[in-house]
Amino acid sequence: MSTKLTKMLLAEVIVDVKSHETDRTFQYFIPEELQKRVVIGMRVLVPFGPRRVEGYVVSLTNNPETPLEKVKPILRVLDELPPLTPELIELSDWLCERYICTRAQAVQALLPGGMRFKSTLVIEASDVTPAILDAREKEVLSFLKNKGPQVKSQLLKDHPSWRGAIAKLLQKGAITERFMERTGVKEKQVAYVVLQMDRESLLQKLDHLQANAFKQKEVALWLLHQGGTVRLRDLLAATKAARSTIEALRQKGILDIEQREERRDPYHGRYIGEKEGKLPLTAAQERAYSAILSMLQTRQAHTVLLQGVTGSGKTEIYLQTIEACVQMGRQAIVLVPEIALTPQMVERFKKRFGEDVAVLHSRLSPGERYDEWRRIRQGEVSIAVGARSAVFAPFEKLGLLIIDEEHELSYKQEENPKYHAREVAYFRALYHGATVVLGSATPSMEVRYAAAKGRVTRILLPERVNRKPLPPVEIVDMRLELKQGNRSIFSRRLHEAIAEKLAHREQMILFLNRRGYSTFILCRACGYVARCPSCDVSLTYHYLNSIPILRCHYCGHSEEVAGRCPECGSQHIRNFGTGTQKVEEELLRLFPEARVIRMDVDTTATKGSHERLLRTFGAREADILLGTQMIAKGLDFPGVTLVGIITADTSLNVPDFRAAERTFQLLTQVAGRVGRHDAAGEVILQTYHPEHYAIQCAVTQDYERFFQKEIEIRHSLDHPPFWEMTVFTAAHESQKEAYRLARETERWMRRRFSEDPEVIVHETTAAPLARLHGKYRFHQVIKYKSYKKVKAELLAAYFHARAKAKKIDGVLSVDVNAQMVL
DNA sequence: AGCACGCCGACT
DNA sequence: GTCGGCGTGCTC
Repeated sequence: MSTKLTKMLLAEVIVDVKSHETDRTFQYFIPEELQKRVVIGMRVLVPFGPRRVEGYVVSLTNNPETPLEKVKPILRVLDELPPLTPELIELSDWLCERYICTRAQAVQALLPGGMRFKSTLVIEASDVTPAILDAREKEVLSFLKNKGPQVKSQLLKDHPSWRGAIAKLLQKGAITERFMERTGVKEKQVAYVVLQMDRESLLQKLDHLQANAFKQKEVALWLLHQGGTVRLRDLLAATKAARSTIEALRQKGILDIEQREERRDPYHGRYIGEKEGKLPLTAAQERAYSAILSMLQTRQAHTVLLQGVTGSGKTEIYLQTIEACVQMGRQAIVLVPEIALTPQMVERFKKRFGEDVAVLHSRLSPGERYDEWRRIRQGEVSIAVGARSAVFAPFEKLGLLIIDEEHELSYKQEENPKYHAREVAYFRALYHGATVVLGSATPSMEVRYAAAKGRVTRILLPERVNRKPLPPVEIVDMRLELKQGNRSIFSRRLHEAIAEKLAHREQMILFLNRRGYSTFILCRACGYVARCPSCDVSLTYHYLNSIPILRCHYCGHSEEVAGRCPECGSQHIRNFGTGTQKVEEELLRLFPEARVIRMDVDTTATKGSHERLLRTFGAREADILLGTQMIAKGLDFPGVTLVGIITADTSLNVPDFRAAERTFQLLTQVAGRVGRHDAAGEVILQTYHPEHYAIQCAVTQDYERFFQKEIEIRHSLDHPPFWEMTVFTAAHESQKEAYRLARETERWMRRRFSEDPEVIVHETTAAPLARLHGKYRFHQVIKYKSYKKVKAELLAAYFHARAKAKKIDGVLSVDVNAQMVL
């Protein structure tokens, strides 16, 4: 029947196989019974070669481009509601084009982690035992009979010699194959106890129970009292009933047990009923609010830079514009750096919007994250607050995308797809006609420059809501301290200030952007420095449960500390440089009465420890909060009157062109932790480079001066934002091979662009992290004015070099619009 | 990416 | 001869 053929619909499916060879759509039949459920954006299970894989339907067609005998049917539909909206499918295409990754990788980035469906082939012995089996076949068969079903690919990996025997046993029917399917996270099912009769008939029935069935009566009456439906778990806890009691009641038809779907709520209904109203706006806030509102109303894509110092009330503007957005029937996404997504922050949104907010961050379990995501997808909420990946929240009527602390580097993903959340936000804003609000006290060079060029509307919030001036920042030249004989970590000025605050029972924050005890250990006799055997970095001295060890901050390698130099045997081996552990030790030595909380990756590794430490400090159960950059953001403690910056130079000495920008931002942020309330505050900044413009501008809190100075340097050095930068990284166990791989991309790009004034092809150089995880690394940097112009060649160079890398067991990666070059 | 197939050297 | 190592090619 020709009508059937012309009517036949095929699904174009992206398969979840992250290889460039399979990075296209494959066509599948849609079986009759699935016709209604296979829609665009649906996740499906499809046969793929000898395997079964997850796939994503990106379009439907009745134009078969594949010989029909090759086309296989879709096996299963994996969701009720298609997880991908048409917009997200377009976005996935854009992600691969923009960041050079596979479509499978792009789609995976859009979906909440952990929902992946896996299907593995397992083999097991059947009940057929053929008469004739050779020795090998007998061995395999008895293995399977003893050990039960086995994953086929794993079994072949462990026993490659069994391949032939397994094939023969399958032929003879002595073993069978089947696919074992493993769903990722699922809807949480909770057992409920439901009363099956009304009050009258229950009481009647209970009268007729055996006289000794006390417990059954008690349970039934309790259930009645609770309204007839209760979680099984709660019932068991409240009545202390045994499962057998419940079962007896069920047998009698008095109650029944039902599985009901339940949402995991990471905040357990906290903050409900604690609704908080709008705060009054200052004149500056009001201006910002109405400017954003009028952009929202145009339903055209706009970008706003909301630039205001800490305490200038950006969050309140976010909250009120979100409210206006939601009232328009549209939805809002708020991105916050992972590190700043503290309970304080979440509380503010939950209290204002209650149940209308979904929160997405890395500390949620996969199940919680999936449920929060589904609340968004099913339209149950209008607001999503989260870290970077929340930019993909599957809203269908987006009005507002807010990126707080816009300058943070964590908005760039380091793995494929190496997207920047700001760029994704622009894409989505264009699609929906939405407004992007970028908030920062210290905007990134890119965004501030875009504002200067008129591509972004800049709105200034010039002063703090409480009109408190920014705290005075005092600079201490540590070179002078040394000259005058003070070799301590603390300058005399900072020492005095700490003592004074302790005496007045005031709190303080001490900042040092380096964890561990000391930076490196050095033999003063021969110059030996302990280095990581697989990374080209020196090992950091740590105390782990008061035992000294050396640790690599990049790969986690650790080793014992030698009492003598392993090179020359000298005992003059000492540690140099200062980390948070050493500062803590010094503090306790100099101020034995001080209560110190240290916060860094080492003390906040366990779940909940972050919050616990902050709560302790907030409750004034400690005097000093000492920490790395994780204490620089978002924290607001009214009792803090001193911020001490132990060394302002750590981030300045990083070999990256953003070092000055990072330093300025970090110092400005840390300084902003003080004096936000009634008590006057002060900031003491210790440095060996008091004359550096990043430090000078941070001291005077002069963003504009910093921007002018830095933009000049960026211009003269051909750095972003004047040029966009893409970095190829080649890694190989052999230094020579790593270099040669990186040279491949250089040669490729040179051949095409050596004459082009709008493209700079840099020479291949050793990466600042020249060795990592046992592999040598080389960078090759391309700079260009327009991505469109180089896109095709970047891709070609990447494929070319990657093919070579694959042959020699090397790794070649590409980072489009790279933010960091390490 | 996986997985199967097929070609070749090294053994019983 | 057969085993098992790896290169090659395909997946709707």
